[in-house]
This record gives sequence, C-alpha cells and structure tokens, in this order.
Amino acid sequence: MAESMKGLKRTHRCTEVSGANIGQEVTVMGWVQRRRNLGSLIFIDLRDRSGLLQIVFDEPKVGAEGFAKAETLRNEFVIAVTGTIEKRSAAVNENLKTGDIEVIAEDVRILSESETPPFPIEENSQTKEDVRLRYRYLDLRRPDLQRNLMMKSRVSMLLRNFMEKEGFLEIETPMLTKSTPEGARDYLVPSRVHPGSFYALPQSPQLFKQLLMCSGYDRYFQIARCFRDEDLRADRQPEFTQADMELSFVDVDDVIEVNERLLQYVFKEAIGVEVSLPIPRMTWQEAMDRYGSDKPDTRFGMELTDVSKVVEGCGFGVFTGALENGGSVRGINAKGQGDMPRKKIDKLVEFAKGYGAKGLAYLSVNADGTYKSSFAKFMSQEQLQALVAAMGGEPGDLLLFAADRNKVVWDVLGALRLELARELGLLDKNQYNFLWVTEFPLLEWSEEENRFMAMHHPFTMPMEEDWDKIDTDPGAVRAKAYDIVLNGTELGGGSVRIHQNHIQEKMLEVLGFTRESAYEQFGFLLNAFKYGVPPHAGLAYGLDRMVMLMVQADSIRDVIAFPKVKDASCLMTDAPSMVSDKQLEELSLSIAKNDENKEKNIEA
RNA sequence: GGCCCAGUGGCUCAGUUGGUUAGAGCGCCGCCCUGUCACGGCGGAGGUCGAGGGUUCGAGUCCCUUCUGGGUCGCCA
Repeated sequence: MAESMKGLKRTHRCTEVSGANIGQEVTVMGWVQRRRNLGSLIFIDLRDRSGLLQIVFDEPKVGAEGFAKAETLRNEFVIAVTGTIEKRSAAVNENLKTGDIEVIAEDVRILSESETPPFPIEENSQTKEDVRLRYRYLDLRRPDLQRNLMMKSRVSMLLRNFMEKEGFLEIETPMLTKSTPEGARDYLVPSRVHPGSFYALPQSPQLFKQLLMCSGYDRYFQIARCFRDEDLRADRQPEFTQADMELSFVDVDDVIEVNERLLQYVFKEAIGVEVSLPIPRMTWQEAMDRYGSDKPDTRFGMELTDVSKVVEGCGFGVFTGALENGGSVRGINAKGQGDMPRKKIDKLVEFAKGYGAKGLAYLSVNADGTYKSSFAKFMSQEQLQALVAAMGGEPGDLLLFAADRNKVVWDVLGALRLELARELGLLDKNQYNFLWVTEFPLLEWSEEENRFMAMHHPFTMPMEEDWDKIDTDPGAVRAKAYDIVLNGTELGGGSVRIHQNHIQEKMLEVLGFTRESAYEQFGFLLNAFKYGVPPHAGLAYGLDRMVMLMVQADSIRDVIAFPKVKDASCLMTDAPSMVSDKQLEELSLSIAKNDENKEKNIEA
C-alpha cells in the first residue's frame, strides 16, 4: 500500500552521493530499476533522473517490517530510503557512477506501487516505437531520452545566456494569429465570437518580429513554438521549436557574425565541440553545382562534375537529348566502387528513379583500364576516354551519370551521393561540418501554381545588383537569404528583409498579389512600414534539429517529450479527436457527415 | 496521394518447399538462496500468429482488401 512521505525530505539525488558521503545518513527517493533478492539479503538499484544507486536491505539493519516491505518491491515502485552511505564491501561496479558505494537501508517507505511496465525501462530500447509512444510517460523514464531532454533544456539556457549578453530582448508573439498566404498549410482555430472566422497557429513569428524591429526593439529573440500542417519526416514534426531572432540596422555579414559566435559558444558549452571561425560560406549556385543540394554535407567529397561539354554531340541519345532540352549531364565518381555488382547498381538506378530520374548511366573503369558501361556502345572509345578523364576516373572507379533538367540532375545526384556515403560508411557522426549557404534565388517557378513563388518568403530582400532583372528574368534574381547547414541538415535560415515600400510592392506584384489582396493579407505590416522602419534581418534555428544532431539521435521524436506520429496524431492522448455537438455548435461549425465520420462517431 | 519496410505470448525475435498439441531469450508468478549488480537454482502461467475475406483436404506460411507503426517522394514561404 502506498505510504505518505510525511516527515521525510530527500537529501540527494541518486548519483549526488559519492565516496565523500561515507558514513552519512541520507534519504533518497526514486524508482526501483531492478531487484536482486538473495533470500535474506536484497539489493535494489534505485533510479532517478541522475542515475542509479544501489540500496542494500539487510534484516538486522532495516528491521523485520522494513525487510518484509523490501521483499514486496517490484520494478518501477517509487520508494523512499533512509540509510547510511557505505563503501562497498565486495566488488566495485565499474558501470555505475556510484559503483563504489551503496546505501545500507535503515528505513524504507513504498510511496507508490507499480504494475509491471509493458516494456523494459532501459537504455537503448529495442521496443517498437508505437508501444513506446502509447506509454510515452514510461518511455521518458529511459536514461537516453532523459539525457536528450536535459540537453535540450541546457541548449535553451545557453541560447538565452548568449542572447542576453548580446543585448537581445526575449519578447513573446501571439499563438493565435492571422492565417498567412504562401508557405505551409496553417493549423486553424475557429473563433467562437466570430462565426466563420479562424485564427491560425503561427508557422513562425516572422511578421511579428519584423514589427518589433519597426517598434524599435532593435534585437529580439524568442524560443518559439511553430506549427505547420504538412506531412511528417524523421526530422519534421507538425509542432516544433524555433530559436528565432531579428536585428535592426544590420546586413548579411552582421547576422552571420553574431550567429557564428553563438554556434561556437553553444556547441562548445553543450557538447564540447570546437567550431572554428569563420564558418565556410558557399553560394547556393556553388552548392548545387558541387553537391546537387542547397544543404550539402561537406564531410566527404564525391562532388558532382558537369560533363555536358564533354558529351556534346556524342552518340548517346539520353545525354544529347537532355542537352537539347536545356538540361545538363553530370556525374559523380564513386572511388574504388568499380567492382560493384550489377544487382547493387540496379538498386542505385531504382533509387535515382525515386528522385525523378528516368534512369542512371554508369561506367566502371576496370583494373586493366577497359570500361564496362551501360552506354559504351553509343560512344566512340575517344569519347569515353574524354568522359572518364573529365571525371577523374581511374581503374577501379564507378562513374554514375544523370542527364535531365538541371533540377532533376541535382536532386538525383545529390541524393545518390548521400546514399553512397551512407552505404560506404563515409559519414563520421563525431565530425561537425558547418556551412553557410548564401545568395539563394529570390524566386522559384511553381508548375503547380503557374507563377513565381518566394523561395524564402515574400519579405526577403533581393540583392541590389540583380534587382534590375526583376521584370526581364525574375528567376535570376538572387536574395539576401542564408541558411546555416550542419552535416547536410538545415539547422536554420534567415534573410535580410525588405524595408522599402517600393521594393516590397514590386515583390508582391511579381508574386501575383494585387494591391488589395496584399493589404488584405498583411496590410498591418505594409502599413507599419509607412511609419519609419529600420533595415533589419534575422535568422531562426530549428532547435529540435539542433539538439537532435548534438545527441546524435536518428529521429526528431527523440528530442521532443510528447511527439506526434506520421499522421500527426498523438498515440498517448489520441489527439486529434472528435468533439461534442455542443462544442461545434458554439463555434458555428458543422462537420460533413460522410460515412467515415459516421463510423467514427459510432465507435466514439 | 505514391513507393518501400515491419506487424507471431508483456518485450525482442525464430518459424524450413503450406502438414499433427506455434518455439526461444528476457519479463511475469511461486519456492529456495547473505554480497548480488544481466545474481543463481527449481517449477509454472501466458500467444491462434494485426483484422477481414479467399485459395486448399489443410494457412503463421500463398492471394486480395484493410488497419497500425516506421522510412521516403510529393509537400514543408
């Protein structure tokens, strides 16, 4: 039966005691990790968030009643133990921080009993994720998740420390706000007072932080929850946390400068990683040309080579066809993979098709210098030699080529490069390669919408030297936008914002807004800018991703206490759920009662 | 919305070319045990194989549908 803790006060966490406490009486409280009952001697490993501590129950010391209680202890019981710290009389347990000491129990209280947990509460759980998530409160007891969440707390604290020292003000922005055009789908919240009207949960504090600059706060930051109603990935949750900042009277270099110092400080203090400054920079164009990605992983080479010129006029229709359609032919050299079996190459071809390729051409350079290739018969020996030379191909190499529109070629080879690196074990988890990617295109053509869309967002400042092309060649205009990339993951991104009305209006026009629709959507920003707005710029980090990389977790779920699963539902709470007719009525909502909903209603 | 992977006792898995009462380890329950720390020993309970349908004399195993979870493409200003 559960007992009261009246009169007891915890003196230490489990691993806060050490050899220095020998002879002292302590009171520790925690969960039973494991019991070892030897008959008339019982050992308990007691667990709290700090770690494990061995408790010894010996009847002469703890008394008959206490010993009888100890016999009933099972995993996950919550107990309080008062006793004396002693040096272990037998072997030291090297695996425990407290392995050289133990508590000789003199009193024990069972504060709470526990049913047998549905899965073992232990490090490196092998249990399937849906079971763990259904019982997330138990999963969160596991030491690896506890370490992850403690790391997240520490990183947040370090960020606040740094920002405070640099003169940033932490200011909250609304969670109930206005639905914004462009970008991700919004999560909507119906208004009770205004039937038919909806708030949106913020995708980011973007417009509010710009308004704070307008209001003179100069340097803002916030650790802000953001919401995007899009499909999930291993590194994407529908609600996530941004470390968000905005600065006035600055340009690109100023933002980069302060953020480099921030990254250096946080990575050093959190995980002891030295970030050497300055962090390398690469333009978007260079990143695409060399890595086929706007977030290149620079921990390994295998860079792309443009061989369009070399294969010009060759007999291979796939290559020449791509060139005639304005595309390109590029390749990567998988050094030493020339003996890759056909089956494995076929898998790579299938992989490439998943990224839009119609196929993948390959050529392996045999040890004797001859070639084995899917397209050798279409090309002369001289043409093949020139191609191999351009790729730096040596005996034993495997050359892979994609020919298509530039975007497809980049996507395919960029993904292939990463896939090969994974297979060949080229990725060192303990290496932290940071990279700034700069000068992103301002606009991106959308086939679906049949218009240009903002690549970053509609308030991003174009580069002055490109602005004259905004009418003639909008796709060629570059933006003052930048991403910070770590080991091929986008850690954060930002831009200098437009602060001149005429540029903003032109941007909106190019994006297809009429003056009316623009003012209707975000007139509050456009109006604010009429009253004196400083040049400003900002950046936001994906905090969850940052911590995920720091603790080397494979999934963003491992750094979020209560994450959602693939279809954005919560297995623990069953959210989202149906609501009562009364609630719907108050919100002036009615739900289309199709068959599916009827079934759900009946089940509920 | 597409594609790929997985679903067998509480957990993790095995299950031969479809063939009697579906196995193992851990966990759980009981008894024994004073120095264990993955304690040990002995005994025991527990699953109809995610669900539905089909093929077959016979299905965990083959086929169809569906559900659940994961990965990914699209999507994510």
